[in-house]
Amino acid sequence: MAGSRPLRADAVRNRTKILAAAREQITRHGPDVPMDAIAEAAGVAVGTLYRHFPTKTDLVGAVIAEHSEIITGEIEAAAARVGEGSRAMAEITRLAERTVEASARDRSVKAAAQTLGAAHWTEQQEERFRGAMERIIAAAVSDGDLHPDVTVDDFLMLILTAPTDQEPAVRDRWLTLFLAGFTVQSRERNAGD
Amino acid sequence: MAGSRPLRADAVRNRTKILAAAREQITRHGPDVPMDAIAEAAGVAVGTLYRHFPTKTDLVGAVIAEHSEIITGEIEAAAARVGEGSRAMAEITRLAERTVEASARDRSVKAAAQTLGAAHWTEQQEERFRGAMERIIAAAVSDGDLHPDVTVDDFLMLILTAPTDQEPAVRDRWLTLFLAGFTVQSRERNAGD
Amino acid sequence: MAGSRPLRADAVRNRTKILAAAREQITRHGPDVPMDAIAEAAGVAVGTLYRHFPTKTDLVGAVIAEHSEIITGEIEAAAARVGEGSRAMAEITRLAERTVEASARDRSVKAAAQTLGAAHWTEQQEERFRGAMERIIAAAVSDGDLHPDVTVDDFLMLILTAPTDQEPAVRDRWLTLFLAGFTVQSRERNAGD
Amino acid sequence: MAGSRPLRADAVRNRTKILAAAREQITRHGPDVPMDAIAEAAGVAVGTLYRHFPTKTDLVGAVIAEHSEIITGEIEAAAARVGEGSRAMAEITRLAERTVEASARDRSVKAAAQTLGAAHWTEQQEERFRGAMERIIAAAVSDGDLHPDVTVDDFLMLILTAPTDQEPAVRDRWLTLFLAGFTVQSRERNAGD
DNA sequence: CATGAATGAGTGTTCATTCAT
DNA sequence: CATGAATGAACACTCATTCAT
Repeated sequence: MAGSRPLRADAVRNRTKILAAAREQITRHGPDVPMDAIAEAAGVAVGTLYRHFPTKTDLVGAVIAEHSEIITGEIEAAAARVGEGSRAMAEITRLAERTVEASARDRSVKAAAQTLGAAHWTEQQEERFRGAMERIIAAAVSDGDLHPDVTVDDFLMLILTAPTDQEPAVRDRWLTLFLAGFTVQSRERNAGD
Repeated sequence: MAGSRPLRADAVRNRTKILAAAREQITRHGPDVPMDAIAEAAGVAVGTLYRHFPTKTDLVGAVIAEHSEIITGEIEAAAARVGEGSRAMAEITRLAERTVEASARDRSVKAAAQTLGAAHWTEQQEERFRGAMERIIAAAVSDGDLHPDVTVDDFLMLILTAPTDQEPAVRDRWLTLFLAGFTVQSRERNAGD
Repeated sequence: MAGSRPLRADAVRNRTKILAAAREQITRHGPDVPMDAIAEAAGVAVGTLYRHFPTKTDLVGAVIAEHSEIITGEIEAAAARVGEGSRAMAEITRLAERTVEASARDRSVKAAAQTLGAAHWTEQQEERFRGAMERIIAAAVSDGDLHPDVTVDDFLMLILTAPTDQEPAVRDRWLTLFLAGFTVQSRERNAGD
Repeated sequence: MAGSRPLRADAVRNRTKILAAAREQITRHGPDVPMDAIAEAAGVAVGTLYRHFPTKTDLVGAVIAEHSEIITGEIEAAAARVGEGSRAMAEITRLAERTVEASARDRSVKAAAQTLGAAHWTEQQEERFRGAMERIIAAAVSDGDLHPDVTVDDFLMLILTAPTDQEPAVRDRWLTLFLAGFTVQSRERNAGD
């Protein structure tokens, strides 16, 4: 049940090293790190980078994919816990915290992705992400903990706009403000005019 | 006692043309527009760019400064209106909308600033911004429309994290969610655990 | 007294596949096709290419050799037919047509050979080529169909300079003009001065 | 009545140096000389090459254009001489000799042009070339020195297929054979079968 | 003071060749 | 003996910045 090709042991090792180096270099030096720098950090020649990832965009995309995979996994796990009786709203809050945390760690990678036009999610991942998230949201709404208008896209927005380049305290404050909207939505918007 | 140097009329004209061209080119083609492209769009030679702005970073910084100046001006105007009796919360809402709108228009410029490490605000501007905003916030709190914990930094966060690269509808939804936190803050945060 | 080494059946098969793939790839994509592309087209790994042909130049040389072998074979056949009574001049004309035709088909391979400095003929081939051609020429001259000054090198020149990258009609016109010189040579050359 | 832009004195000097260096380097080292090598030979930085010629193809094209210009000029001069009474066929012969000679000198440049897909003639040049050549041909035909079927394209073919990479003696022999076709065309083609 | 030609280090990417598996 | 991963020197081209005109 393995992938399409077995892939040699050393090739796998290199792929891992490259991804790690890419993540680290992009994080440390921003979206414009030369491929040469990533190669050197990975301890391989540039050609090897290009054998594994035909394009810089592809490499950055792969790093992003790893990141997205972790987030997707966590959401699925949360959905499972909700299915077993955990309170949905608590899971949402925790999810938001962890997700923002993870995004903060990889903020430069996201910047690189934006610069290069690499996709953040594969279609498959988005599907899994949406499925799990919908179940959690439905549960929280039926618990009366979540405003019924809240959608998966709102959560996606949360992930994408979190101030990942700020201090933890700032991020936390941001989360507090944003999550408030998930419970009560300002009925007074535009009201004062 | 005017500016440090008289600055000839045509020099002023050039400066203005350059700033306008820079804003337009960066907006149209992203943060990586060559200086040559900006020069051509401005109808001057590159050398002239470098006479006015010693560095690309300086030029982008100046463009950002213009943008920030407009925002700062609007906030000061809103503060003045509040002083004259306008309801503070309504001003905050309108301010948020206009600010996000303006940021959306200049999002590429912000990206350029980030890429180049140019500052978003001068100290002076931040001071004026904070002063005016504090007055508005205080009024809204005393009106009972705003949660007493809300600070100027919260508003700054709003400006900086708005999803400026999304469709207007998305930005609007985002604003609704975020502004909710300004009124009621989730007391239940972490409660479900 | 067979070849220097028995050469296993599958090795022969590989060699053939490689040569075919090389010819096709070079023809299709020009002289600069990567070795990898040839390897893939041949259904083998690059390493196998290098086992059979230590250098790209060697591979291209081998393809050219095949081509030259066909031409050499045709000339020998024509010489044989002349020996059996066929009119020599008719054979020369037909030979010219077929040779130019064949060269047109493999023009990219010739270009590749030039680019890489690969030889067009082996010494052995040239010897066979010259021998047969001399017999045909001698016959045509003694028939009174061919100008007595015509040499094997003239025919070689015909092969090498034919406009192989042009349309068939152009090639045909070219052949007509060039073959005229084989019969009558401009006595007036320089005469008008 | 100068060109569209005056172009600074030093820029003109550089353009000339670059063209000369390009011609020499391509001749010496073949069509694949790196731009860096040409730059170094010209005593300028690569950037300067690209300021004058946006593309390697453009540079090679410019070298070719110079070459074509010389040939075009010679043909026009010959046409003028014919108009003044010089015998047309003699001019054709001399033209063929000089043209092939010139092509031989710049053979590598032609190869480079082919490799890069650069055009050999500008439309304007081709028009001038064709006009002048037609006049010469018409005169030679009416003199009874040239076969009436000969066209400008035949002469173009002569230029393009001359064995420019061969020794002078070979080129001369080639020319003799080819020009024969201009006078008498083999009526016997295919006759012997 | 403006011009725009020149600079040259740097970028992503390719590809002939080698060699561990 | 085949495989295909790894190598690394090249290459065409870009662009912020400098400086002669």
